[in-house]
Amino acid sequence: MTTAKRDTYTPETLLSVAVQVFNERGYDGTSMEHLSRAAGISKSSIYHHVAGKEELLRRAVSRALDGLFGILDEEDARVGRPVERLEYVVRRMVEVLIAELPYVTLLLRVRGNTDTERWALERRREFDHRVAELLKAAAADGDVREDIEVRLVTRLVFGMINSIVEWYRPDGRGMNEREVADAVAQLAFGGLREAGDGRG
Amino acid sequence: MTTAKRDTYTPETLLSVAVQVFNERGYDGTSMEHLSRAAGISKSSIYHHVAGKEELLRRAVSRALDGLFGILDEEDARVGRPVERLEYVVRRMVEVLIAELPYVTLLLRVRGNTDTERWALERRREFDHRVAELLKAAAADGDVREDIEVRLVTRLVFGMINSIVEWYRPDGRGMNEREVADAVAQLAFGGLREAGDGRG
DNA sequence: AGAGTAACCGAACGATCGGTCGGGACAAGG
DNA sequence: CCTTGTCCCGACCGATCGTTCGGTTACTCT
Repeated sequence: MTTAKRDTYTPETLLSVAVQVFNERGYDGTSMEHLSRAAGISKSSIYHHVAGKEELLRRAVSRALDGLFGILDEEDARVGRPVERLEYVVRRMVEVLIAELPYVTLLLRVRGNTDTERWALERRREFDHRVAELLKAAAADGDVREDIEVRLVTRLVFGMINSIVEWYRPDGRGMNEREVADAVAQLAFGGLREAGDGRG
Repeated sequence: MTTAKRDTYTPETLLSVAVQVFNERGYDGTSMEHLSRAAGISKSSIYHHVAGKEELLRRAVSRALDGLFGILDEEDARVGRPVERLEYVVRRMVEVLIAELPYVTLLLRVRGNTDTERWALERRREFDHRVAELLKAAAADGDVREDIEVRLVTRLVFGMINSIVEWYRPDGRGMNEREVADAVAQLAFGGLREAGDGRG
């Protein structure tokens, strides 16, 4: 087995440390000195594994974007009634978001100060647009309410899903991915008010 | 009238410029040089009006927090059935969020690197807690669904509301505060699926 | 006109930024 | 043994960070 070499960093293991610090302090608020302390190696040693700070960001957001766009390639997201494809995508978004939590967290916080950040924002908009089209198709079928604008609904549902990165923490006794996905889908499609009760 | 003096900066007018730049580049990503260029005065002149960068942040998040906590003091948020008080608070949150958009935007992006940021995070948690108690009371009355955990629902609804800062832009022909508030309330309480149609 | 002061400026401060460089420690292969 | 290449280090680079300071401009008041 060739993988059992030295106990040292790879670009991937270093990335996992860096992303964690990025999420705690913010990308701009994180210095290479902070990263070196968190990783336990010197600042200059980091440059042995990656080209620089921005490459770490690029690797992180790429991983997040690959996970999200991968959803759209899955069969249940491509065939069937739009409303059911939509619900599948929503559930899978929650699952991917939790599975790749730190990477997606970082993706959702980029502001657009560098080329890498602007590229990430562009890809995000592209993904949002793909899901919005799905919602529009479901509305055309009459399967989702049309009294609220499609773009607005898309943004609000995305807001609900994306907010997961602000509070979900995978600490054993908490809820798992599936449970969160169920709750999000139920709330998004079914609403908050007690079913059959009406407006008190 | 003593207010018509010179055409110059006050701490308030300087703040409005600073908050805009903070939101574009992120607080950590904004230098005093950036602020001076945006304000059209020299870097050192800024210190004539405010003590420093962090005071600008503190003034901004204070304004946002005052707006939000003010909602809880309004009569419709204090008396009546919890579910109706909750819906009122949700609508008012949207309105305040839009009325004080740049300030609330900045508040929602604070990470906790400085004392000011940690104080802002603490106040935010306090506000969230107050609204969560309202939701809990509504659930006790049987007015909102109880199959989803109260804490989880609170967070998801907050996520939906707070996401407004990510896309709402007050450009004349867009929707106004009331319309957005209606959409949020309808989606949060009524759900996405077509009413009376069920899950076909 | 002259005094007082609010508003502003350029230059510079020490500290820290992201990144570079030459070299040392260490394991693998001969 | 010695070479080779990976991994890491301290020292240092120019640039930029938030902030300070001495001094100038421009307006108000008497």
